Amino acid sequence: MAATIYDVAKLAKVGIGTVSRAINNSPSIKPETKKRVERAIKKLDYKPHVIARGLARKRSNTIAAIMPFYTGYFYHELLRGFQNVLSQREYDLIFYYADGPSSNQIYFDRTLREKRCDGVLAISIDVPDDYIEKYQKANLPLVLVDRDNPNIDCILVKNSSGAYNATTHLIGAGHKRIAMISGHKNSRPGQQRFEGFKQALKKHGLSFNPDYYITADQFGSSDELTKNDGFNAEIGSAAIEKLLQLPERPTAVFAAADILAFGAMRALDSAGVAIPSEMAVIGFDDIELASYMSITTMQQPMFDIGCLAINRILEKIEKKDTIIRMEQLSTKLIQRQTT
Amino acid sequence: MAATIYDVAKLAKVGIGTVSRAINNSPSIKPETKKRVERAIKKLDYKPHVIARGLARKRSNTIAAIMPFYTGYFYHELLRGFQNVLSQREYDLIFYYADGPSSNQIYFDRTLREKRCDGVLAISIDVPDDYIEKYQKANLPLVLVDRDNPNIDCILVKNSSGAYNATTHLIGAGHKRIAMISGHKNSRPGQQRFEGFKQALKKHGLSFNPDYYITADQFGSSDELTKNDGFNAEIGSAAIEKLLQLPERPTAVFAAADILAFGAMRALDSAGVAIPSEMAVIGFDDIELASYMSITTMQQPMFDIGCLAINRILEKIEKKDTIIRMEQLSTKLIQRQTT
DNA sequence: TTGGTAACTGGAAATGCTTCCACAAGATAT
DNA sequence: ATATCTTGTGGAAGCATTTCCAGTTACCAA
Repeated sequence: MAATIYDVAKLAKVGIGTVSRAINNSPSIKPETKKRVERAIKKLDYKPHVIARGLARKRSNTIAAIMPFYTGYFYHELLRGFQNVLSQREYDLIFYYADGPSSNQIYFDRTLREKRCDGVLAISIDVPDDYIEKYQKANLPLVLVDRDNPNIDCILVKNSSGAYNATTHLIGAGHKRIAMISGHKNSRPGQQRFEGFKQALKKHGLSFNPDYYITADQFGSSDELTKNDGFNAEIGSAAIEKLLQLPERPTAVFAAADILAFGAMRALDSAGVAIPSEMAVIGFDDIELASYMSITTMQQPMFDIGCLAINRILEKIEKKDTIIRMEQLSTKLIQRQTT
Repeated sequence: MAATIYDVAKLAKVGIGTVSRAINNSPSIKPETKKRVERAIKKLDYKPHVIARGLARKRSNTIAAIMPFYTGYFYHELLRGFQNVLSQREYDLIFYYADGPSSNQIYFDRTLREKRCDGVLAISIDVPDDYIEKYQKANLPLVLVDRDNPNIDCILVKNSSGAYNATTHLIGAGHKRIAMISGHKNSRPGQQRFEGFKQALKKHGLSFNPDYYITADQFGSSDELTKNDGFNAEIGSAAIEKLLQLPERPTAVFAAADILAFGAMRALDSAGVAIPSEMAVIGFDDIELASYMSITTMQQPMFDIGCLAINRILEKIEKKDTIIRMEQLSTKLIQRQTT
């Protein structure tokens, strides 16, 4: 059986309270007593039982992340960011795979009621307003990542200005007929990117042509076409096919995600349309695939977002910071071969 | 404050033991009493405090996964497998990002001593023998995924036979001069795939030419070249450059990972070598990129591996099964455009 | 000496469960 | 009517900590 605080106390000939003070470096302990306790700890190879500690402290030192697991690189970098901060703190990360609204709800309830975690990160998923309220009532810190909501802390990229810059980049290259491809219309990031797209057109005196705005909901509802909220390669391809049938083709496409851009490029290749000379393509995200395929794109600083998100939630947990804050990071244009 | 078992007991006018029996569906409780308790639970919106429960049961209902986070799809599917099983059981998944031998050790120690989890999954990392022993002594179930070790449970793909089949596929297409590209020599899966490769050559009366076996350690030691144990696109490209300089070029390449195959294809493209007519390429893993790039490959059934791994560790935790077992799954040839 | 204070220390109580033991009530056998 | 099971039930003890309160020392000033 593993040693407990009592064993340490007995060996060091002190009370259990003193052992506790030693391991939690409390200021009110004599340095030599602390030394003695530490020797006993080493001798017994004692390590505090985190669960018992959690019960006594009413804190679990655990953060829950509820997230889907779409594209690799995006989340890879995000997790690297999490771990980068977490590894120096005594916190663990519990991981819930968000598989759609109903499974999300299960996890919202679970985190709210089981008291297993001290804070929750909701990543790339929409949290319904009633749950936001529940989190607030339960006093359980919640931080949104890659989504925004005025009633709660969020950390995300400047979708609108990123899209604005992407579009401006195309306009700067001389394009006048620019299309946009996006996932489902109800995706918040998609909407925000669409806003930025329209603003850029307007700003440069180009009119918005509804035929040049293709979203996933304009197609079927097969699994292939609806997965990832319509942000997938199939939709990218389907969108291009539609655009190529237009009497007056666009000369450039802004894809609201790299994976859409990739699908678009595949369709352009099979149609024999040269990239970028006949059709320029710009993506969004900078996933691994984008660098492999040399896609020009707007990069999201996922690693930084990961660090910020964890730091923010730790602040809320440890400093009981109740201010609601939204942090927005800028995207960066990564110019490659498709524009 | 959230309701406790005492509140429920009071409302239902029963003892706390009875409430406990109700929530743990013990057989020794009268159905009508159980009903009454359940009504009280619903009324109070009571949910057991998992940490307190963990302390009392000496079980945390948590599984720790220690894993690197290389390629997206591979781990995506694995996690889907985990979650697929876990979602129907009341277990949580804690997640440790393995960032190299020293960080791995930290997490081995942590899981061993903190009693935070009931079992550990070590994924795609080597566990030193002394730690294997420690896990056994501590009676903490450990299952290896994507690695093998005779002293502990492992779940992995038949690397050797997969490589054998991949090579046989190339031989069947008429190739006589077949090269193999792999990551670092000390990678176990790499070694096993090399074995399968050699066996296939031998079986079909082809001799093994050492010039046709390129591994990551034959190149520099920059970050780019050594990342992921040498299983990366840069090594794939470098290997092809080396092979193309040979007086007698191979006509086909077996890459020990899709990402190597991808790098190889990039180098072949820039050298103007046609695929597959001048050089056939086959990969291993079937990551997302492989389907995007139409790479012929040996598919690893990652989803199944994920399910099996969780099931195995739950068996060890719940049934105290101490038998050591290795489960090996077959790979499947996915024929695409590169052979 | 004595009194007062500051610096430490011991250990009971509390955390919210599970489990076990004792016991009550009812059913069955004698 | 009595003895013996069976089935449920209440609640104390235990899980391994933290925290708080009541001491105990040691030291210094009066």
